[in-house]
Amino acid sequence: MNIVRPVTPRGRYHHGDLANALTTAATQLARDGGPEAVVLREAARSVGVSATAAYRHFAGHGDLMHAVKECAQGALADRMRAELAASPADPDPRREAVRRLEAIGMGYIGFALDEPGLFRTAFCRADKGFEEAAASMANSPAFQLLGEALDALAETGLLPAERRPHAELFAWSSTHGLAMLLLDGPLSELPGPDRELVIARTLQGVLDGLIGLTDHSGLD
Amino acid sequence: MNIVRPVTPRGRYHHGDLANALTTAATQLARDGGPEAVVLREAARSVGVSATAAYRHFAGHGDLMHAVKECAQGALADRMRAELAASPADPDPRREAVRRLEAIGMGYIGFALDEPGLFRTAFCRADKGFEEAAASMANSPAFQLLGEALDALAETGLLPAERRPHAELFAWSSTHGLAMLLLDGPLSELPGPDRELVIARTLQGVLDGLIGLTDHSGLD
DNA sequence: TGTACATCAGTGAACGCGCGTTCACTGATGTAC
DNA sequence: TGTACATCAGTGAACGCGCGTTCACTGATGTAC
Repeated sequence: MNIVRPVTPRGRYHHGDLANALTTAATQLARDGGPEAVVLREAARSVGVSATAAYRHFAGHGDLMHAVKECAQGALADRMRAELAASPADPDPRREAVRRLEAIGMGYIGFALDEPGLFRTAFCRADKGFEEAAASMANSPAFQLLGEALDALAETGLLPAERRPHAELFAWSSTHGLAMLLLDGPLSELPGPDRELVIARTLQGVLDGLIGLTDHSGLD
Repeated sequence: MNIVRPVTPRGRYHHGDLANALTTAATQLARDGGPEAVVLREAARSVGVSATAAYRHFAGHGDLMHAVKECAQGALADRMRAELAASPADPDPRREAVRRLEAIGMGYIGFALDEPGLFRTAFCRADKGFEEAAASMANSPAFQLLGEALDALAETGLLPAERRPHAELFAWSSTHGLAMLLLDGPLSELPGPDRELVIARTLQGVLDGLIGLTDHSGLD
């Protein structure tokens, strides 16, 4: 799994794509053990290269970590998109907007549960310059996906215009918090069925919090 | 600040209350630098005792960490209770239930913002046996405070009985997620006023998610 | 087309760090007689 | 009340660990002439 190629194609001294190989290896470490497991020397080892070689491609550990974090954030966004594509679009615009929001939320939670190591890494504070990164998360693909879904919801009128501002933050907070509590908090040992229920209940609460009422005429 | 006493009262060899002194010192480390800053040797140093002495009172670093974590969780609950006591009770039961819920949420968020190191420590996974601890968080004072507030809300009828189950998890998830995003996420660099707004908007969303509608006759 | 040479991308040995933890110990305390 | 002695609560030196990082280096590559 960690071995990228047994023998590199071009002469085995120059790797050819070491930056990517290291990022991939380090991301695998994060997948298996979370952000703390991302160790520069270990990544180099698993690629079959000296630790020093990494310094040709990364400024240091923090820089490698940053690359891994971006990978993890990308994987999260991929999962959300996949979940979005997994169910067919609904012809009714309102139901479609709701479906999108639910799919996005389920993708987020699903990723956290299936890839806890990567999920934690995506939100860790161990990388170089994580403060600017945190601020720029508002421009991340995952966040934009959410913004678009909320726009769609607003267009149908389900989300009143005056509640549109900051709506992504409420939706994100709730979903993110649920993921955290499922991973590290009191929900971590919940049996499967209960877990499903809690997730459904919470995502329903998010939707209610957005649109204001539980029952909407013609919905469901 | 870290120096507990220049000379201990009882002969300077036997400390007398070393376990507490170490916990206090270690908690101060957590306050200043988060869970990563909790270093057994440093705590011993700041108490003025050899690192080895700690092993008379704690099984090891993980055990000390655990004590610190309990302190941090206690401080969070204290803050929530303080916020609860800061505004007067409302004679109207429905408004009172809402006030309690808001105070609890504000206390939670306020603690996260004022004591980020302790807040992170309260939810870190670095202590000994954190898995059982995570599960038992459902019995923590903070969680019970929330449960009581939701019971009160349910009694007034504002929270329909069929939505009472798992309601604390939705409320907690949302508030917790907001705190996380404020500390480490895209909201970390938000200017003060915007921050207030986002917080208000999100807590309002939580309430709406719980009770289903925005406007309730006679409320406000 | 061949060759000189700058540059690029690796190597391996070594360092310092600060931690958690163990060890054999010693000074202080308090209890049995 | 005094004393012997078990126990308790500290000490200081030392270890091993594995990391990130630096250093002086060398083998491979590709370009100018």
